[in-house]
Amino acid sequence: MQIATWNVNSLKVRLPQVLEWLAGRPELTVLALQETKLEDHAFPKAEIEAAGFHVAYVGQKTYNGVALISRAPLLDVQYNLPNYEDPQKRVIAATVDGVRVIGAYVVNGQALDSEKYPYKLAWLDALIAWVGEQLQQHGKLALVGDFNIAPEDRDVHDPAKWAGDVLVSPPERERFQQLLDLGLVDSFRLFEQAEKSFTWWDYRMMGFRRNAGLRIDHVLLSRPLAERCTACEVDKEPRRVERPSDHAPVIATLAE
DNA sequence: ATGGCTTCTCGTAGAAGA
Repeated sequence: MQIATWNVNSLKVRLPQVLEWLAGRPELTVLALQETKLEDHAFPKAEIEAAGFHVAYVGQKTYNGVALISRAPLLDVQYNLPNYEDPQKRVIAATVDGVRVIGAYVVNGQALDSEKYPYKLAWLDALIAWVGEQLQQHGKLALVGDFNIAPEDRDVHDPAKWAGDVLVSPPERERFQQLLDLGLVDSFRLFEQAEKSFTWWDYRMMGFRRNAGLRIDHVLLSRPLAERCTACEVDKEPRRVERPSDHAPVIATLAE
């Protein structure tokens, strides 16, 4: 089984890239998307199903929007956080091959002095509480998505430059740690990885070419799944193509 | 250097992303 996450920064623009990427990865079971930026009536359900996938989605215009694309049926689909009233569409969950897969697009926060920052922290608190409940019901659980948190300085191309900024602030990192404390494992760090491994690179200033990036997209696994995890990789190829998303996909492989 | 790119909108400039 393989579980992946990819912030596509507009599915309208990136759908051909997503379908091509999936076609090249026949072993992939389920892909969580973030920033689809599409209302449900405009979601390309027919195209994705015609390509042979199951799909679930919840979105809005311009911002946010999440989806799950799967080769196995999506059961017990949950839309949005049940414990946080929020017009923004940031969470979708389903059970896939017996695994509870939660796809999340965590609030960016914009800046520490922005009103979006306390929203980010409160939203994360609700996520932590809900995922804790989900873990009691589902031993096999994967929390994946764009967390908008670089957990450690090694996940940041230039920690000094980012110090005191959103995505690396201690309150955000504490909440990431609280997710781990629920019993989740950052699958990427189960394995030896190249130094300066990132999942997002700024469109500006040739960020990708300079590898000026952050590792903010994650696949967190409950312990029973972490024990089965044999690999976790960032696929940088989709970041090299014409008109790419600014994020690359992250893929975790689980042995049967 | 408070920018730099890319996306979106009851659009053609401004907001937001990270």
